Amino acid sequence: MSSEKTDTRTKILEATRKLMMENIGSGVKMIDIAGEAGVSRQALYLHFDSRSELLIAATKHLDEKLGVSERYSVVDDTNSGIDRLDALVEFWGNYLPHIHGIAKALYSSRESDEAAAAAWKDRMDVVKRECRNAIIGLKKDGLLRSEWSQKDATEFLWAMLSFPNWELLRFESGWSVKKYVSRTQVAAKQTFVKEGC
Amino acid sequence: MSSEKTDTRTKILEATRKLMMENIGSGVKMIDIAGEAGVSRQALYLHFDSRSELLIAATKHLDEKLGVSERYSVVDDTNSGIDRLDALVEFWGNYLPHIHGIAKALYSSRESDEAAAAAWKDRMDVVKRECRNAIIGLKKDGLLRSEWSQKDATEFLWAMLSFPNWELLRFESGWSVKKYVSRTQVAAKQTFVKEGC
DNA sequence: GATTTACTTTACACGGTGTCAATTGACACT
DNA sequence: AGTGTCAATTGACACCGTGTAAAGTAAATC
Repeated sequence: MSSEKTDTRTKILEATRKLMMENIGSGVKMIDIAGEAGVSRQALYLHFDSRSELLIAATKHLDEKLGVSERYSVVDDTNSGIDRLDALVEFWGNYLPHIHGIAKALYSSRESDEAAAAAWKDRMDVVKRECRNAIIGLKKDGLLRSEWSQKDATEFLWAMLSFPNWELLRFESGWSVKKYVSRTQVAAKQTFVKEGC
Repeated sequence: MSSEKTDTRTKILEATRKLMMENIGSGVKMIDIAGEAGVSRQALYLHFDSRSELLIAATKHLDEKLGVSERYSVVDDTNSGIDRLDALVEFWGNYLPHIHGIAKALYSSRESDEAAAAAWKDRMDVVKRECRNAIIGLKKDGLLRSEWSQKDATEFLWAMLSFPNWELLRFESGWSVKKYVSRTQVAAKQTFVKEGC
């Protein structure tokens, strides 16, 4: 049982990640991935049933590589609702660039592929849960604005943090990651947090 | 010069609109459109160079049919910045359902097609301009929060009103149009408008 | 030495877009 | 009637990318 984690499957996943990040998800073909991995196109189908299966596997692989759960602890280690909200936005804003390409590919495939749609939904549900936790934190502190129900606030925050929204600000409007984080933090607080007089 | 506006081109555009709205943009093929228009698939290419050309033309055609510019006057007829912001959100929230299918198709094609991307950008620039006007209105009234520059506020508002954002709230979270409008109005005002003590 | 495992090579089916050439039918002009 | 032309039809085909299938090869394992 050697530490041979450079097996073909891993090489394919790495190639997928690399190409997806370089080309920001769009137009990456199976044959390109095979080429990058130094393997035949058919070998891809020995390891993954379909393009979207590969995409999904690559997403998981990337998460593991990045150590998402550890990174996420900064959000869970907060004390107040406001801190949690800030930490969530900061985590998310800094995390998205690392998964941009592969996320975009998954997001696009979603339309035409049920498996991709399900995988995307899974990921987004995780984010939504964290939005809910942040809003619950605010509510516990008595700081959630009276205009917002917990549910509505969760869903609206979730939309604010959505992938297309981030992409729009980041690339159409040319915002830096730092700017995205700080502006979104400000907006989220202004929207959801009660204002002291 | 009879009022024969039921020429083939128009029939094709109408068929496109109908199918796109029914199937919410995805999976509508050229052959389906041809069938719906009662015309051969090849006839489509006599009138439009490509699928995305057809999409773009259908978008314009739909705008004319809906009389967008007239409908929009309600926004321009406002006096205060806040009213303008509210009116913009309301207009947009009620307008999007009418163009949902065709907008989605255009939005999706955007990834792989330059012409579609340009057409989409055109439309979005119009929205952005209106966001800018609303923010300028606020600023003139001295009500734009000091945390926001005019540019940043414009871009963030634009993102709040983006198509994917609307789609997310409307269909993933199941919000009604009315709810989308009222919640977005609230959020936009809380985010951008100075709060009286 | 035989079998198994992982991968390669070649070939092909399928679906959807876009192209091309030959044909038809209706209308207009003289 | 004859000619031209315009709009649309028919049928065939090329191109691309995904996914399938079958036969072959080379190294590892028993």
